[in-house]
Amino acid sequence: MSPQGRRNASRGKISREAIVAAALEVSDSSAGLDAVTVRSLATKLGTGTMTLYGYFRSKDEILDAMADHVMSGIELPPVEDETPEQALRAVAQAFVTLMTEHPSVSWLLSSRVTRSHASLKAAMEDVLQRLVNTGIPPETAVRCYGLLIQFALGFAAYQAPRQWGAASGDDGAELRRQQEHYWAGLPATEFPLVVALAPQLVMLPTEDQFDWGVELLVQVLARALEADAQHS
Amino acid sequence: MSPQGRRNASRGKISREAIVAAALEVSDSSAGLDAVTVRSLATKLGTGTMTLYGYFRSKDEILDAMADHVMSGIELPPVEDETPEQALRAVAQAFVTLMTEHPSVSWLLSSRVTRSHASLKAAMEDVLQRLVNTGIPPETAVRCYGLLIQFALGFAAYQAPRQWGAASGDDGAELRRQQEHYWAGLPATEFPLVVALAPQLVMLPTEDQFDWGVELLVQVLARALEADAQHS
DNA sequence: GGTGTCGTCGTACACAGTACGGCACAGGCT
DNA sequence: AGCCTGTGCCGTACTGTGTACGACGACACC
Repeated sequence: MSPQGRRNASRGKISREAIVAAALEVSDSSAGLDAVTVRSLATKLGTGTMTLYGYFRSKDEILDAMADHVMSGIELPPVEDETPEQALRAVAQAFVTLMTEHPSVSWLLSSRVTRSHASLKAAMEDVLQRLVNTGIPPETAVRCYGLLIQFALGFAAYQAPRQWGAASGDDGAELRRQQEHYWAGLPATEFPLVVALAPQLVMLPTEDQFDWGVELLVQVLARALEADAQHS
Repeated sequence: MSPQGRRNASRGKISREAIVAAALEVSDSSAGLDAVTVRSLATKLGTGTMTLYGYFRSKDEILDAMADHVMSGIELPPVEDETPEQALRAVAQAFVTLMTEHPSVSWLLSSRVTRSHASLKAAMEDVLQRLVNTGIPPETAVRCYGLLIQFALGFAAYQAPRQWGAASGDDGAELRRQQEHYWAGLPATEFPLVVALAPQLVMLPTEDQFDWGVELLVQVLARALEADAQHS
């Protein structure tokens, strides 16, 4: 029988959930995803290494479970009578919140196709439903869904690495300062724009920029929807 | 002295460029980035493992060099008298071309801040120049630059994993078919939208979808630019 | 010929994921 | 009671990774 079928915790305090929680705790710390090691998880849980393989078939399955857990945690506050714009904004915000809360996990989200029913329902079905409920035609809703996920993914991918390596609490400010200094110090004859725009460039992976992009997307999607509505 | 300072190729046929080329060749094959191993590169080049450390301080430096090489290869066909829309389109296309040509390397591009002058010039300075040349205000050009890079990054991140694991030449079509089948087979009561929209969902990470997104972005950026122009 | 210096690489070590098999202990049987 | 079998636990060990150390050989110069 598959490992999942075992009665969980006959007497032990460890479980699938505990393992995933430990893994998320490690990866969300400054150490990052690389620190998620079968051995490190085992010691963190106070068990032997191979014990974990009683709950997961491989480390990859643990990573899958992490992605699933994070995905399932997506939160869309329920409302009624939303306009398409409001729904799009809410969905975009939900995605990016997800990814900034677990920065290192965003790699996983993109590289793993969602498999569990829980995360599938939360991250696809419910989100699509939310969009369709506002009157967006289903086919268009799918496109919007893809666009927003892609946008959030890109944001996470662009932002996350610039946070790593900074002491926690830094919020990446120190790293940004160093980066700005580096850019500003380039030869101005060869890099006139980079030198001049260094302050703006380092601000790219911030939430302000993200909001700016979301607003743009929402506007343009809304406009596309109106255009579609004319045709039908 | 640093390894880079050595006269390259006193008599050996191997060089920094050869190593990077081999690494790209491996990672672009179906094996993916995981197959880029110090040992695999060494055997591919017909040398000993440690020879590579005469050219790079660490494997990480090799990955940096790969990212730099790919970034430097960005191609923006020179034109004059472009409209902002045309420039934005060209830049977006250039970015995504880059990432689809080296799908697995797109991970690297996001996680590594550009360091070499060559890639900095090609991927930042020149791109920004291109945008500014069309009359876009520099600060806005930076925002557009970030948005486009982020968008391309998200596209690559969303598309790439769905190509891995497929035999080369498949172009991911077989994988897509399987995914569609899986989605379509879900319980329709719980996943009505996913089941109904399975065909559209699997088409999300395609270039058509990307073009759709680019057009949307370009239009809205252009409109935002016009609005800005009114104010000044 | 001696004596660097420099590119090459064989060996070895720490750490990764994980296969194998033994351990302890539960519960149901006789 | 005594046993037996299933089931979680995990010590050990194997393969594969990145890389430090130091030996080896080829050339340049005195």
